[in-house]
Amino acid sequence: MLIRFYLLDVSYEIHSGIPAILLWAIAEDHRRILILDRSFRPYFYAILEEGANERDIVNKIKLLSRGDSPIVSVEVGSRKYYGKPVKVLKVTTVKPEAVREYREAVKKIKGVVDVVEADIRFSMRYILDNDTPPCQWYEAEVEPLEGVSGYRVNSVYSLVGKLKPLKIYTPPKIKTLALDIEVYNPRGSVDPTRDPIIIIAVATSDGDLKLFTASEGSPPQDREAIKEFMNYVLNYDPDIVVGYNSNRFDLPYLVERASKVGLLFDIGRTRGGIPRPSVHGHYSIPGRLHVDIYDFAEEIPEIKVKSLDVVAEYFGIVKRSERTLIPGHEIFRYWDDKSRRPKLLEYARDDVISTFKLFEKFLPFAIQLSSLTGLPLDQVGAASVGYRLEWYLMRSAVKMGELIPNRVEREYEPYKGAVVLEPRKGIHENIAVLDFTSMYPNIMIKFNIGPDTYVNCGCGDSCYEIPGVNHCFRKEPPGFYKSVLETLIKLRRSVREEMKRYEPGSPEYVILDERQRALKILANASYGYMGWVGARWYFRQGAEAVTAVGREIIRKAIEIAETLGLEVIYGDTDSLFVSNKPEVNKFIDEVMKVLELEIKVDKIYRRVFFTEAKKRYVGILEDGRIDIVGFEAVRGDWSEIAKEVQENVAKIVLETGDVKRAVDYVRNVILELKNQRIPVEKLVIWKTLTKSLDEYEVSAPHVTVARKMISLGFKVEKGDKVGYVIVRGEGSISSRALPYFMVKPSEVDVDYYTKHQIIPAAMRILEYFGVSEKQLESVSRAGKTLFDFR
DNA sequence: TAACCTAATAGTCAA
DNA sequence: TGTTGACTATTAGGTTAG
Repeated sequence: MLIRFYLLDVSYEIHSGIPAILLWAIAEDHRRILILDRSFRPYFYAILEEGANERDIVNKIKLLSRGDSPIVSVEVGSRKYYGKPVKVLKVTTVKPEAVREYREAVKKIKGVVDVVEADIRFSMRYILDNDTPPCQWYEAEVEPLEGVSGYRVNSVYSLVGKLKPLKIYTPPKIKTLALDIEVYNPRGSVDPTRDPIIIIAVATSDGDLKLFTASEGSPPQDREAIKEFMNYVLNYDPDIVVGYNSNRFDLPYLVERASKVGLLFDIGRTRGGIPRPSVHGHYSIPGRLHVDIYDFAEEIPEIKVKSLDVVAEYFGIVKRSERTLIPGHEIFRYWDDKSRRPKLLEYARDDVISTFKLFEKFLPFAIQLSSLTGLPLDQVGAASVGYRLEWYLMRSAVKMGELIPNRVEREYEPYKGAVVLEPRKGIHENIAVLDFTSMYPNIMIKFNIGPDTYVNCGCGDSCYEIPGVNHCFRKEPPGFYKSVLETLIKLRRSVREEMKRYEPGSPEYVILDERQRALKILANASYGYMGWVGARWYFRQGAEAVTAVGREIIRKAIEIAETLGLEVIYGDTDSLFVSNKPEVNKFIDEVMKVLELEIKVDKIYRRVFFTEAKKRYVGILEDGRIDIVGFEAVRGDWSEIAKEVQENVAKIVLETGDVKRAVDYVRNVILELKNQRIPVEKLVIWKTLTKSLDEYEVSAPHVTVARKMISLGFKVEKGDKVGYVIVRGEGSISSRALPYFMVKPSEVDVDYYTKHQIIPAAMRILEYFGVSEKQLESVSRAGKTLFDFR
């Protein structure tokens, strides 16, 4: 029978010694189905030396066959390796684990140059070979499998033919369950072998909202709550389970906690299959997709502190001022105090609603990323930018008959990057910012840059010579990177074309918009990927060539601008700031003609201000908005008050030119600070712990604070943001830094915040106008009133 | 011993 | 677990004036 279905996930199991691919899907009629494909076998390639005796090597390989996973075939074939045609032997066995052993043995055979594609997970191998990424509709011939037990699905089938992709963009109705747990934490940090779960909050795509709570006791008893929750999950049977930071916390905690109270946390679609750690730091539930929204939040640089409430507010889901918030370390108190317990329940409910709504925001993009990269929806979020692109490249390679290079350990070699021009300091009126569109990907295409096109220089007209570095690339035929990038651009263009057929805001429009965005993100990651030592297609000379061409292009563009009488104020990598005169249009045309690259006006400043520093400027845009770049005001590691002061100073100076007013404003803030009128929250400084605590060589404030927090029983680890406030006292700044939630207004070191936060932030801009630090701090003399310095 | 200098460490942002 | 360039604060350890 022929069925149509939406593919959710691909996994595999071994059934009586033979691998079975499991295709988890939603059928057109909404049944949850599982399709088994028992015909697929693991394999790898041996690349043969030129002129090697194939027969001889085939026989030698066959002789290696042993045990319960014999070598079932050795086939001679042709592939390309870095663009060059090669003879390969495709060595097929039975069990995926056997690939590694055979690889080592085959590598040693004389006449075998290398062994490739032995390091690809079996289920991903299936997706690559059959071109069947998840999050797409397919049609396939299947046969019902009767009497198969052990799977919690409506029907199990056996695949007869191949999967045929369908051109349907809209996903089916997917059942989603969001969860959020609260743990009893009287000791600060929590431990599943000791601390019970007090609330499990659940929200589903069918609008159900439920709280499972622990029973009374000291400590509270959570066995029944966990059991009820498990039953709820099995009964609701979600396709997707969503959490916030659930890879690192909720899911592992639930599993361990359940086991501690004597329950098997069996909530998957295979019986007895409990959630377990998987690739890319992801925690997987058999047969369901577990999506951690935190992974997506992490990619938004605008959000500095990534707590759920802040992220939800950023996306306009729920304002922090309009929801219940409870400090994490006080959760147990809210539980113990019955009068405050309803607040805690409200808090958990708000969290799970935010989690669910954030998931709805991210889902369309995640779906597109999954169908492009082939990574299942639950892994695609956890995978880094480099791995996402790599899976796209691997899919492309298979389609092109290119062998996938091995992942190898390499030594890191630095190379020169982009140029940044010395800014002309001061205020400039009416400035246009011109940007080359997708400069690096376009350079890679234009100069056919890649490992497979790299040639010795001195090849004349047949190759491109890269200026400044001794690298050359042949012009024809197009290399791997060029082919892939051109495909990405072509696909994106066609998606954008198709978007025009739909009403903005319609489901189809949103889907296509997310797809074009995913395509752009993949293309833009290509240069960084090529320069990443961990990449399969790593090529330092290529990355070096790309930046070299970039530098040359900017140099030439400056020349063109100056010839046309346009003053260049500043430039960074692929942008130029020039006076916004009619000649700008001529400049754009000339750049296109001479450099054959597109350049566009990105923004226009009515007024823009530079100090002598690079990568820092502030301007007023055409619509009157203040745009701050690079300065403290847009950094996450400065106190809110310093950022606010700097932004307002910039605003006053740019809008009115009234420096005196700006000075008065700063003095007033300093006065308010001294009078304890600035709330402590505005004084918190957040910094990331970028390594584990014992790796630090100096005791920076956030490091000492992290140590203090740990000794108080909190859990602080690598990757966490630590918020601290500097208090009065003796000694170094570090020794006077305290966790922000422990600081009373009276303890704040007002002097530190004046001298090291507010004044430096304000001076960054005011210095240029001849203001001295003394002018700003003169108020500090013995707490006089406002009138004493006016 | 306080004041001052400098290299190294660390974090974050621009592109 | 995508790249290099750039800026800045703080620590840690020294030197120097007095």
